[in-house]
Amino acid sequence: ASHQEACRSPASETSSPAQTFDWMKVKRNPPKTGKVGEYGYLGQPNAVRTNFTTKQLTELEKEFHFNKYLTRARRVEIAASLQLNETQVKIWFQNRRMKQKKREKEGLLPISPATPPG
Amino acid sequence: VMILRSRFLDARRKRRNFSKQATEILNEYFYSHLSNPYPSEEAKEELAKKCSITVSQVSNWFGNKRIRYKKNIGKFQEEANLYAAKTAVTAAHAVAAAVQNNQTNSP
DNA sequence: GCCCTATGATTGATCGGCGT
DNA sequence: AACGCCGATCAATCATAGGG
Repeated sequence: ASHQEACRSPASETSSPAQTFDWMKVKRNPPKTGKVGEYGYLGQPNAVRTNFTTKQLTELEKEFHFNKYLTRARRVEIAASLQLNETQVKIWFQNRRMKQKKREKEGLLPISPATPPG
Repeated sequence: VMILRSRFLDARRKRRNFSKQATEILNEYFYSHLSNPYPSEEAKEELAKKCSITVSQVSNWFGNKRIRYKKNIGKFQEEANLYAAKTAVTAAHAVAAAVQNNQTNSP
């Protein structure tokens, strides 16, 4: 992700900002993580964000503390014990790692060089 | 709903609106790059510095802005015109300065 | 105070790219 | 060719701030 500079229009028609660019049309495919064991149908009524229960999150968090990365075998176990599919467990760990990284990164500079409103 | 709110206790949600000045800077960038409002990591760092917020906050701001903008373009039309005009004025000032530097140099 | 909209943050899941 | 990971992003939602 760097520079693109697609158009070179100095005097572009800025009079109509209502233009629809590609990024405005981007649509994500619906999650394929729909509950499969409902009506034999695959993701239509449930095709949306899964809400993890506190219990599931607690277990995942516990496991994460133990291992930042999962082995195939461990993933299968966790998924089964938490009633989630392997993909969801995999993705959760992926997101969790990113979250961890983000926190470490920010929890390293917040040392406000100056306390403006405080 | 009743699924408990673990996030409930997250004080992190104690958000503070950004300063008017910061929002001004972010919007100026957004509307002047409306064809591709995806600032690079470097640009984000620069914006973060100018706005006195973190890079993550800049990312959040653009993420929210893009989604909300495209979900209801009409609602932002006014704002878009406002910043487009502002950009035009800035450009005009630049031109004016150039002109002045080129002719008003000998009163 | 209450209601409704604006807005920053969180997060399950997707997209594209890369390495194995 | 297939799979996992990363980094960025999407999209829906949460909870609060702000205006009326």
